[in-house]
Amino acid sequence: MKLPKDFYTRPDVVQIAQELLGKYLYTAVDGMLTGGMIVETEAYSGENDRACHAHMNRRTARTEIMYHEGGVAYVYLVYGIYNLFNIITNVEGKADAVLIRAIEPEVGTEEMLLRRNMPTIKSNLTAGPGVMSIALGINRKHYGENLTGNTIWLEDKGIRIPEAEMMTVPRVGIDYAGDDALLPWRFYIKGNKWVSKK
DNA sequence: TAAATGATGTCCT
DNA sequence: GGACATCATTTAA
Repeated sequence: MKLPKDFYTRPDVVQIAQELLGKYLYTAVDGMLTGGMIVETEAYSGENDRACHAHMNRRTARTEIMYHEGGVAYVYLVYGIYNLFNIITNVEGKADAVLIRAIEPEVGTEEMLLRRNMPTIKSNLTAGPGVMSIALGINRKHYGENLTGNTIWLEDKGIRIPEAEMMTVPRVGIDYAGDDALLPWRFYIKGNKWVSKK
């Protein structure tokens, strides 16, 4: 079942980030279906989070979409090289987002290997926000894409991650955010080989 | 095996 | 000019 729009418009971005574990992310780019189960996420909140690009109503052409109503994609270029895929949540005017950091490949693995220029499947095929976007064919053309449409979407297959397998730790790569770097807003499935390794 | 490094668009000071 | 929600490759130990 495709996740409905009202899944994304709820106010608690941290809770949504947790619930996204075990959901499935699919893309249909260039006529190729690729996707798999989400195994790692991070929450970013416009309010009270210095790690968020839109902290304190910082509004630029790049972050504009974060103020949109939940249920659209925020694709952003880091280090001039990698496209990171985020899901916008909450209502219009609230700049909350969930970064999808890793998935477990399910369909379209041949196409993912081609895009990654890899000969065989290894655990780093989709482990990490930069390489995952490459494997799924996500780029800045998908900035603002509606996640209830037919290009990028999420599905609920009824999988529930047991409490004991859901790990909660501080986010990575945001040391510049001061005390906010310590917020336990990174979530992943314990023991899953497709989680990006530290 | 660990640490340094290069690539480089967008935003900030 | 410097920093950044990264990753692959090279260099050092």
